[in-house]
Amino acid sequence: MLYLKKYFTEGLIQFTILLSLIGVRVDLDTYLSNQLPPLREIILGPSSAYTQTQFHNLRNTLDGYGIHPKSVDLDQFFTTRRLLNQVRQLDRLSVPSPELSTWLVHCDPETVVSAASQSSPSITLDNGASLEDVNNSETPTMRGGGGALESTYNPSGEDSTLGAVAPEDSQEQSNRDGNDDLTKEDIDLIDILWRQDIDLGAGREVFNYSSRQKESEAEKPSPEEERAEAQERWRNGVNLQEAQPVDGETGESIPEQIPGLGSQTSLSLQECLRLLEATFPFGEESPEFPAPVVTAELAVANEEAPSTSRGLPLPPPLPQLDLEQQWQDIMAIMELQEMEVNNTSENSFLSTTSNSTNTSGSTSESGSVGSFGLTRSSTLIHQDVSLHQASLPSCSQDFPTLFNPEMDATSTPRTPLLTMSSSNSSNVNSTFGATNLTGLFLPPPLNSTNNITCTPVLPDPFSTLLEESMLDEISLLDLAMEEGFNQAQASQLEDELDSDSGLSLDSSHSPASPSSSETSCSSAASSSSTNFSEEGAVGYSTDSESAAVEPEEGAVGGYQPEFNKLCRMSYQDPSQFHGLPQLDNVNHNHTYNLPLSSSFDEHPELPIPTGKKMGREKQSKLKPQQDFLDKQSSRDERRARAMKIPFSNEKIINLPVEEFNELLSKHHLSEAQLALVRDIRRRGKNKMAAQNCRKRKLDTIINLEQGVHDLRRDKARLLKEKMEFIRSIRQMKQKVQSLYQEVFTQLRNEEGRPYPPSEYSLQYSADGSVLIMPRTMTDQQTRKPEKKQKDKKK
DNA sequence: GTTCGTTGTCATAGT
DNA sequence: GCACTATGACAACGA
Repeated sequence: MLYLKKYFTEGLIQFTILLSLIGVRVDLDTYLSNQLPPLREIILGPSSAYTQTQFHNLRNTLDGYGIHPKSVDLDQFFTTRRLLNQVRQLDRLSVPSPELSTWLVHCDPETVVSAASQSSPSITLDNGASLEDVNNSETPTMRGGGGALESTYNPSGEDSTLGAVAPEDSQEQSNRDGNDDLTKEDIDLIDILWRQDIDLGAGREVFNYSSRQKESEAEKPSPEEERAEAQERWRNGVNLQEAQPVDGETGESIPEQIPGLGSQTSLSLQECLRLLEATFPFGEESPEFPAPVVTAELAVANEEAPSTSRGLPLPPPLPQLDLEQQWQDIMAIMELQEMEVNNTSENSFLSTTSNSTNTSGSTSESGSVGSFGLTRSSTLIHQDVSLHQASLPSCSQDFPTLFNPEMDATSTPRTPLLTMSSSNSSNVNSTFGATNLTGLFLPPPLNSTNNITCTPVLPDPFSTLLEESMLDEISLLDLAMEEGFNQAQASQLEDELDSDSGLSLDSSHSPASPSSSETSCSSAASSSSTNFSEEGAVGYSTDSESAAVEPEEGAVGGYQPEFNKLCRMSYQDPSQFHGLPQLDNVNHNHTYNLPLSSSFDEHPELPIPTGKKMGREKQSKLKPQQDFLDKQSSRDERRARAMKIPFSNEKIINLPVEEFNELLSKHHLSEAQLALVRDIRRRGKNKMAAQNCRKRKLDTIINLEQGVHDLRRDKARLLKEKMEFIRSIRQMKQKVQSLYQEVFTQLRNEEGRPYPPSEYSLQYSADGSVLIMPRTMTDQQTRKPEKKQKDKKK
């Protein structure tokens, strides 16, 4: 299989290069990425979408957040995941530019553009013309080139299954652009390639893009009918033998449609490369071609994928997957923190992508995908995006320029991301595999300015804590630098900062509980479904049987356990609780909330069927059910059931007093039953009260923590302002001193000589005038106040 | 078996 | 005085 893959890969590439060189227009890259995912997979390896481990990893990292499947946070969650995929796509830098240029080497018989003029757009693209230029260009060649760039650079259309929707619009557009010019030979050639794909064992089930293909077919007019028929044949897998002669050994179809190409296909790839390099001098240090990247990636291709590419600039799959894996790990770590920032980052992100994409106004993914080949070499738009996202946890330490917005704005057009990809891709395994990438993104603790620039994008609570700590550290450092603050004072201040609060912020989050959400949600649920919430109670229907009360009576048990769970999950404010692992175990849902079989609770007055009416089998079946009911019921429920109380506990607890008394008067109950009913009501109300009390207690604690946190931030801010003032005062003193020296040196006595500084000095009078006085007089003047002060002290 | 968090319950004070 | 709420304390329960 490996041999077949190698054979097919090289053959396909040679075939395409030769077709391009002889003038047959085959935008194979579009097929490679859009029409034929299997081809791309055969060449580049299985995509992450079809890789089980990737899938599980994705599920683990993303779903590990614990979002309930019914939670309304899913919208935000999927938005996050889509944005994450956008960011992840930015790391796929390993597609080399020579490959792009290779697909562009063809003569367009329709546009009648010279080879130079054809290559120039690609060069311009590769060189990184502004995105606006590219976007505004509407020439077919340019659009086709853009499609080639998109599809070639992005070997992972699998992201569409990972949540990031592939830029189908732009791709289809590019496909149409590329396919409209296809001749019958080209179509047959593609058909051959498809059959080869099938023959090579790529199962049709892994393709599964027929729907997209059908869509594209539906959009395409009749000229594509023939190719559609070929595709249909390919899908149905029939008439393969009839359509093409098959190699007896390998089962591959023999492309007889292109006579004379059989000998050319034996042309070595090195020769093709040489030919391409003669056309486009990659190796030269030209501003138009990113030579270091090309060489690096070629080296990578030679080192790590010799069997498949042999110097052809195919991206090495394994490092890429590693890099992607690392990205996913990082993103998993960032996941919680990112949920909050999404609202802001998404806007900026989408705005940037919408500005930077030409054909993907609706799909932001295509922006990050499609224009990446442009971004990598020129603009920083997507780099900003990646920086914005990637710098969420912190700034990079090992790559200070990589995720540094300041450096980002002032760095050279060669993006650091690309530099990382090119220069480190050769040893990407050793670099990213052995080390924890998360450490790369953790900031150095005292990396003052850069960290400050990064902190605004950090989400709470991490950002605030980090900001605060950095403020403290900065303040202490500045303190130590300032005059009047020695190291001891700085340490003293540090102690103050550390000990000013009896509460530890880190530990103070632990008692946080969504009980408020619990109560509020249950309140909402009850108020929407019950008449009793108007009573003033929170409507927290207490017991499990609340899930099944008489519907005609208002369904006191609007507090359904499932809804309760949903409420809990959805109400959790990520900005407040996310990123706090201490809260993971807060959402306990104990058994009193579990659902109960509604048959009895809806009609508790119905007597439990006795053994006389039921067979032994039914009894044996019912017994575990009753045991289960008993286990799930509260004690009061069991008591009420035992005492045959003819109404539900919810009514007992939540009915207003008047209605409750009326209910009691309707039913003639014994004293024991009345006592039990009143106890149930008392306990139920007390239970709600206890829950409310605990909720308030937690809210109070949280508010206090927040207050402490705010106070500490204010203190740090004030301290920082103080040191800034001290610094400015010192600077003013220095200025005054320098001015003093300047003025003093320019003063001359009657003889035209300068005053000796040891004997004279300048004195400032109260009216603003400056006098030069002998130091003896000034000393006497200064001694007099001292004496006066001493006298006052005495 | 112990620890810890959650929940229910009781007693009591306050409204 | 009654109904209700608030809260501390305790026990049961489950992870």
